[in-house]
Amino acid sequence: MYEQLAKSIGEKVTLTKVEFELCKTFFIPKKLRKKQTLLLEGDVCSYNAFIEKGVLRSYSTDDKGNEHTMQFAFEGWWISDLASFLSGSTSTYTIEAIEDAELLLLTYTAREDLMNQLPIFERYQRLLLQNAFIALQGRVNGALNASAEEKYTKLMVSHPDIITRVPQHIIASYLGLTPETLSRIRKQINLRK
Amino acid sequence: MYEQLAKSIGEKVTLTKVEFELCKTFFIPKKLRKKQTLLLEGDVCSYNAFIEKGVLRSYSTDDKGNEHTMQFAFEGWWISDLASFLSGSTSTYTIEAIEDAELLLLTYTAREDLMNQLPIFERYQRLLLQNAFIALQGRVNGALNASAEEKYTKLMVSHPDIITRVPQHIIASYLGLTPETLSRIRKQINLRK
DNA sequence: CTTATATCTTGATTTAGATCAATGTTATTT
DNA sequence: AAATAACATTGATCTAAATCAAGATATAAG
Repeated sequence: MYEQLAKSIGEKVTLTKVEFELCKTFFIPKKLRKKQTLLLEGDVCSYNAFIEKGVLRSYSTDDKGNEHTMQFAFEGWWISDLASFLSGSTSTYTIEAIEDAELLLLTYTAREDLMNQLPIFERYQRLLLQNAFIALQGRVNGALNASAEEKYTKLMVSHPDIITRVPQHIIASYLGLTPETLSRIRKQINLRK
Repeated sequence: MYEQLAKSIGEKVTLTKVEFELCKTFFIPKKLRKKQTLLLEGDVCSYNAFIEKGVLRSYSTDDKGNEHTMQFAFEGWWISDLASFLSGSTSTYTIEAIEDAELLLLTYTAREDLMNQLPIFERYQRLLLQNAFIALQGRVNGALNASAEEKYTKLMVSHPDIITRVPQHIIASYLGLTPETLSRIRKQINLRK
């Protein structure tokens, strides 16, 4: 149950076996079926969720009822609405399982305690954030400056797993495209090769 | 010279006077004239820069020669190309002063040493990153899902300082708009009120 | 003060992608 | 195995913003 977590932490910092055992005690395991939610728009985000198995996404819904996917999370990734989680404010996102999933949840206080008892965990969190920040900068750049086709081909290269495991209309909502446009782009790409 | 830094750190964590004096020794002061650069596209980003005074921006240039502003930094903010700074890879960004500026620079090793000698500084960095990450998520959302006018009015509300201190065509490049479009939007808004 | 350079505005035209509207295709559920 | 719901494709039309092209202001420099 904690294999992915051990792997993720091990890629960033070094923990002794004892430290990792301590670490595990702060998490709450949870299973989610496809389409079930971890967070509903309007609620406060109470957890930082680590994905041991499955795929989740966070999305908001605009006034026209269109969904906008902010983030995907696969095995070994974290998902949360940090703004709501950190400030206790109401979330504008829903977090939902795209596939059946196994999660490890950290509450706000568990996270604080863990960082205080195990400073190396704070370093792990900082390193995660650094990478997430860099990745998000790339996304801003693509969102502002790339054509629909460029956005899709970039995603194919950087995250082929998203293409294979996520329904097309949800990928469209992640790229800021309509499902129709994404369908046409895929057709174009296939015709050319 | 270190007023803004003291303020920024003080807003996130608590440092003793002695600790802050230690902290100061890790930084290299530097002044920049308007239009001068801290980093040139193609070089490695050697510094994390803290702004004591002035305004900077980071931008990339595409194949058509169009500039795309990734970030602005005012007094009390940090600017860098984290991807290049952390990995030592070549940067795709130029960092340039929009106004005459006074900076405090941290090299990679100075930053590492400072975090190791003063763990509270690592916490400060993590808290900064959390906020930057949340702000960047908001920007992704706007970039993908807002109209040109919405992007501009949101920016007016959240960062009025950008509107007053940054030339319009650079704001356009930050919002992913052409200068012409931004000019017309401003005209529209003025006509309506 | 005057030339040069940077910045902003306005108009005409084009275009990428959205919207509207069906139809086709896969998955789930009963 | 039907029935239902979820997902994907295709076509026709529309529209927000880009592009192209000139001028108009403003700022800086000699």
